[in-house]
Amino acid sequence: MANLKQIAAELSLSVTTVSRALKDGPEVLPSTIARVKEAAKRVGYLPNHHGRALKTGRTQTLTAVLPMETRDHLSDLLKLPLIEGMTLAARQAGYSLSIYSTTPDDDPVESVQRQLQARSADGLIITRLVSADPRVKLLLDRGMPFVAFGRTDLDIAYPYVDVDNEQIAYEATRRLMDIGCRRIALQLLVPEDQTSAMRLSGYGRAMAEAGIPIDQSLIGHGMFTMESSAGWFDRLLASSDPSTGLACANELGLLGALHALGKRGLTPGRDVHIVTRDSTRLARFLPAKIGVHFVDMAGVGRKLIEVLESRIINPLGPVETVLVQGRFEPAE
Amino acid sequence: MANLKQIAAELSLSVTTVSRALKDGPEVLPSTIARVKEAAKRVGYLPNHHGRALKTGRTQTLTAVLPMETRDHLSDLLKLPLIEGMTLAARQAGYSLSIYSTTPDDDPVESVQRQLQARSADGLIITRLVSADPRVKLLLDRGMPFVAFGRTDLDIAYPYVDVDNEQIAYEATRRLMDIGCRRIALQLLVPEDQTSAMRLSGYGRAMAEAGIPIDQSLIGHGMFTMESSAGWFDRLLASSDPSTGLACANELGLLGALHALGKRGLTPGRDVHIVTRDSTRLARFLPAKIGVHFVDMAGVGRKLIEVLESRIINPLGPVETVLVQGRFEPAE
DNA sequence: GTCGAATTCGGTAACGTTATGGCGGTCAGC
DNA sequence: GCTGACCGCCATAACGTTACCGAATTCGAC
Repeated sequence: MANLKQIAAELSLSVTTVSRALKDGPEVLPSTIARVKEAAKRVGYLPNHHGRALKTGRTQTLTAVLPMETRDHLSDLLKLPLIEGMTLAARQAGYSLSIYSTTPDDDPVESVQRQLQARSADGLIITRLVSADPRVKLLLDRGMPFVAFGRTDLDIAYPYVDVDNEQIAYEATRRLMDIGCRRIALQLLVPEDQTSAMRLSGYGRAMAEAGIPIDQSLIGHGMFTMESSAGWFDRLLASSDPSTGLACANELGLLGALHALGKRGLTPGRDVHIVTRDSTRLARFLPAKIGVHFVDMAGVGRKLIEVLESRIINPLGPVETVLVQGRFEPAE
Repeated sequence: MANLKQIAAELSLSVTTVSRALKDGPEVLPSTIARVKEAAKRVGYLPNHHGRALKTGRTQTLTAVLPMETRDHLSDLLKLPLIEGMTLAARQAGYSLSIYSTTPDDDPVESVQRQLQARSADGLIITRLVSADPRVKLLLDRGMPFVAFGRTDLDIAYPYVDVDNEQIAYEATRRLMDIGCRRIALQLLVPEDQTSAMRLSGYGRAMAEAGIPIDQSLIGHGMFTMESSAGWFDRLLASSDPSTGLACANELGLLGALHALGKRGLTPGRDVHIVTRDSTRLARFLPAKIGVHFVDMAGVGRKLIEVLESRIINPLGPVETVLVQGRFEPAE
């Protein structure tokens, strides 16, 4: 309801002066600024978002392109603290966060293109990067400020925030070795995902340091559902030389593994040692001894907004990249 | 980049005609419409959101005001499928969904007031209603289209979508009775929450039907963290006359109860029968026999958008209210 | 006393869109 | 052949904001 024109009329000022006064323009008398601000507060003035956006070209909104699992909501557990972190940080920075959900049917590149054409956001957050992700080049070419959650293997500098999956997998493997495990199983997610490559690399590094040859049968791919994790680990336990240590990909993989253990009457922390990634504290809530790499996803969300904001403010500035570490919390 | 003016210049038409042609205006020659649409497609035209919003007053965005738990992300598990359902349904209806996160420090009424003044959304989704929620009256008075997730005890008609917690608690209690339980424990969340009142009512109805007097010591309040749930249930199990059946409030309460059981070496489904609400399928992933009331939160999210949309289209139409049922899935 | 600079404000135009009134031209009806 | 209706299109204005240029006043400096 309330707009600049009303305030201007009430104070017998021009719309221009009111506009300037509200942003502490140096060309306005301090006493006038005070009068304008008082009147604005009294009538409950809030700037019209669209008028400003139309004029300045800036919208004060950020859009996060998030793939949604329509089948299995549990697999995206870590997305909730991520959303929380992003929304709160965005609000604090004066932006509103819009969530653009994509289904598995949606083409990721087309989704980004739509956002580009609609130009309704000042910046974009893209997630789940794949190898040689075409979206990175597209956004760089168009000059659209963005930040990626995750990395890709392109020879271009671009801003990203990622979890140091290599180091986490390395530490998890080392941890299991320290307890005495030698046959250590590793869960990986989608093969083409960069995350899995990183985890495999960290696992390999630890194994090489200990001089243990890698047994491909101990490495499980596609562990992104409870069922696949349970089935895979059950087969592993049934083999002639089962594993004594397991590094889980996430909470879901952990639940599957526990399921397989329970079926055979085995106890985690005694028969098999388990280390997992956890962002929701789910592992801590389970009645089982499990080592946890806690990854602060809300912090990742805040970092994403922070990097994106500095990108918007200074598009030609240095490209920021952030690598978030996990914090290990032993089983007991 | 591309706007109406460019298309108009290219085709030697007026901006008005181009605008009308793109929405199949009856005053435009069909052949002209075809020419305009072809040109629009060729240059990749997408209407400028803010220009349109400024002119029409409609923004094509919906805002969901969501409280975020900054301490304990797991307690909000069910919010993820809710967000998924809302974002996808909003996108399909031609709206974009903006998420306005509030912290426990934020005043809920002030948050809504801000949204009202900013008038950057065509409709609002409010959640976690309290008794005599002042936001309902505020939004009705201001004529802002909205829909509530949850109910309040006001004598005003307003659009809402809610889970039938009364019926779910009733069925859960009945179910436990059918198995043979008589001392049935009930978990409740925040006392002032309408959800808890409903659950208590359903529980009481089932107990009354069976002629079992209600033992207040079996009713646990404030079960919104794993720790409180575990502590409460542990004390219950330690009492001289422990409960043999438990109706959990949600996934988190379930995890706490399982924790307490595990500590005492008791087995769910044998020593104590458990029924819980579940929207994430977490209970199904646990290696324990647990009866589940599945509540389709993604469906709730879609319904919310649906109701809100019809509210926006026809603000004076009948007030829609939706009560979503749970689907019971027995332990085995 | 004059001039230039600084200070403080106002008017105008523009961002991209749509609503509105109007303007030629065609065509049927009498 | 004239009137009126209608068709297809255009020009203008407006939504609320800000950028830009200009205007009026004051003040110090020479």
